[in-house]
Amino acid sequence: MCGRFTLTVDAEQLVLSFGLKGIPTDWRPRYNIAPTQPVLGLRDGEMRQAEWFRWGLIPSWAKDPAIGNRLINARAETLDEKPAFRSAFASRRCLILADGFYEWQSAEGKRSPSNPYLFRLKDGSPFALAGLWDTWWNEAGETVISCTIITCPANELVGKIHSRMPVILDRTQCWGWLETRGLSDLKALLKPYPAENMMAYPVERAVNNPAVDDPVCIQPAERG
DNA sequence: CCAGACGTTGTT
DNA sequence: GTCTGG
DNA sequence: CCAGACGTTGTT
DNA sequence: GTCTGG
Repeated sequence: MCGRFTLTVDAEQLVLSFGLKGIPTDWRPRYNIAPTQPVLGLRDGEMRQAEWFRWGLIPSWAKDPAIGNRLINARAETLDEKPAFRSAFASRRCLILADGFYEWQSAEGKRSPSNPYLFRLKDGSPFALAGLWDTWWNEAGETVISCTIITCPANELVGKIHSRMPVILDRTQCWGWLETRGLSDLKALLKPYPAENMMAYPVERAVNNPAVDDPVCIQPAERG
């Protein structure tokens, strides 16, 4: 699954890596991005303008926007069946920018805190996560653009810690997700990223607290 | 027909 | 909006 | 994902 | 235990 991630590179590197034509001026590196917070993403492969999305999908028909607190992930296997995701899968796909994500290993049979690990690409480069977005408006007519991150079965590396992982699209191949294509072609993109291109290490439990957004979150921990 | 949900994860 | 359950 | 709250009444 | 908020 994917319930926390990072985007620690500077704006210039991000623009170069993805060939971005624009990035929000209030962008800053993040070490502990949590659900309900703004995440940086792209909706249009031609415009390549990075913009903010609230993490947690609020479908346009929602009466209570709190539904978004629960729709932070969508299973790749059932995107075309679930009422909450079906229409977004067909016409509102997005890329969420990241350079690492956290997974927690629950402590065996104990009530101790879960142990976090950070997963990155071996070369440290940023990547895109496959996502869906929607627009919601409240009674006052104010809009919220929100998103969810798609998950798939874990690869051999992530699987040591957790059974699911986010769908990673590398920065040279991610644009296909935004193109108009048949749903079966799109679904074919939602595969576990090759384990041989990834690395992982345990990090301090400081990252457990969503209020801690600091380089300490990505520091290696002395732990199994 | 209307009312109510719309999700994932992990754990038991 | 659309589907499921009663 | 994890952390933290989980409630009402009345008074300041 | 379960829900909400970040």
